[in-house]
Amino acid sequence: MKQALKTAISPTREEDYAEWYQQVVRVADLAETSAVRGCMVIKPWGYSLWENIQRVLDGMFKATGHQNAYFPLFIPLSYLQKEAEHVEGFAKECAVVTHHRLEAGPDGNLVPAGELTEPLVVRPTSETIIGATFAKWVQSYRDLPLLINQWANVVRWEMRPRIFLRTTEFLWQEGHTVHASAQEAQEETERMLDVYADFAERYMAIPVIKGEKTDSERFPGAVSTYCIEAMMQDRKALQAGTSHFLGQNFARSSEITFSDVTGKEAHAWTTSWGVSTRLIGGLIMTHSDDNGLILPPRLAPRHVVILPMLRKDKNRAEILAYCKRVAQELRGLRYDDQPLQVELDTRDASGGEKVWSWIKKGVPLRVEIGQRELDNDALFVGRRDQTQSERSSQARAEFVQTVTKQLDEIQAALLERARTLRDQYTRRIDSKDEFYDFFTPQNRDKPEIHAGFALSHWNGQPGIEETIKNDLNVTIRCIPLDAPEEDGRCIMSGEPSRRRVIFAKSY
RNA sequence: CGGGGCGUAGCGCAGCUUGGUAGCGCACCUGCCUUGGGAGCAGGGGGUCGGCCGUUCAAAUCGGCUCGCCCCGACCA
Repeated sequence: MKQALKTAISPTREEDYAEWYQQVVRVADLAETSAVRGCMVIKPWGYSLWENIQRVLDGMFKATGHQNAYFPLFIPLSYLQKEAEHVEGFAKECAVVTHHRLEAGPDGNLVPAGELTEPLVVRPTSETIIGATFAKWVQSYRDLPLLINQWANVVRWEMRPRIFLRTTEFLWQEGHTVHASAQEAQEETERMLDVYADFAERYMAIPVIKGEKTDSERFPGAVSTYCIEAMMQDRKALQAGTSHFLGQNFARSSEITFSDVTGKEAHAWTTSWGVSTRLIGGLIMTHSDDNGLILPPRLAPRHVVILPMLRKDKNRAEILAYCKRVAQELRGLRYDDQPLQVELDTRDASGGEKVWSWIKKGVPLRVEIGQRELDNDALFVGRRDQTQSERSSQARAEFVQTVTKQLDEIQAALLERARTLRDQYTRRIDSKDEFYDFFTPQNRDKPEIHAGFALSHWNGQPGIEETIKNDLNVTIRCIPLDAPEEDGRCIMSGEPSRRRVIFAKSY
């Protein structure tokens, strides 16, 4: 008999966090790398997770008055150039289309031909082309606010891809809105940040900190950038979503103007905001353990998997019939306003093999059904947020009655667990020595699990940020919005400060 | 794009130092037997050893170039 593995994933998080992450992606069947550098294939299990994220967010966008539309993949080069800061920020990572045809070359291989008069940039983000379109749509204050979202793919030619976290092509949504006043645009920016934070906590079970970015981390072309920041299990920060107040910058470069109530022509105020497939990376790194993925029930493609434990010589048919009956009963239920998703795993594999495959894929509830359950009209239930030894027998009727409550409990437990971890590794630090000590790796040769978040005072000077980044590879993740003002002194300069900011290593 | 590491079957690896034409475990296929913590037995399929060029009678093995992946940076969602 094969020896039982200690953990399904090897190496463990502690042993090699980066490798563990890739293993989870692979064994959970979420995605794989492709023939194209930096681009991933999202497999059905991973894509259905994305579909659930889309469904929920899309509902939240609609509920806040937004409509979906779709804009071109290609952006004329001249559009991108219109906003100086914007082009500077993205120029280094643009894929550029220069030809529109292939012809056989002298050696028979195809070569690009038909050079374009103006190169097209594959969108890294769509502010410029959407701005040009909005300029035509907006004439009067009566056309405002204009609240649009698009689900799309974008391309950013990153130097260091990491599956889900930083791929060359990624899927996202980008909201783009136009308003008649700065205040309205500012309110929209904050509203959508709230939507993201709400989604992260209530659906992804990821506790996040809402904050504003410093100048050095601001979106190119924005007046101000807001973000939600989460702590991963290696205690690095992950920016999970951003919302930008663009002021009149893009309205000026795209000439989005309107006649106000008095008939006066004015530039509009715009916002943009987005989350991407990076969220899936964040989900993995927040909840998963050394046995694989753990999915929050509200986003899980399957809520319950039923695993028949069959013996050849005994009541196979009866056990299977019982399994089907349970599946049918469960499928009649609803969870979180959606049909409860139930999988009956009838694969011809051993019980252990089936159980572990679903553990690795992160399904919240596993129901094992064999002769004992059939005899007692019961189910043997395992929760993915608990260990295998914590499984328990439950009466069938009781399980059916309480399954949604059990899913809610798992959802809440995951959020609580993540919040506890984050709080445990968040420290208020008031001296430079302690700060440097905090962020200096314990094991210089292999720094994998990091220190966490430091809440410290900062004098607002970019020079200090840069020094800290150069010394420790630590940056200001955000200036928290909810933090109370307090008197303190910058840990580096000793100058007075009114507010703590979050320092951390980040993805 | 800089520094380091690694490319041998789907996954994980050995073989390379000392050249002789490829192996192991898991996975996969068939049969039997099994299925409640990742089963067993028997048989079987699958690799131009990342690619190109060179050295050689002969290259997974030696040399050069190149591509890709991973880690640490810089850049970034």
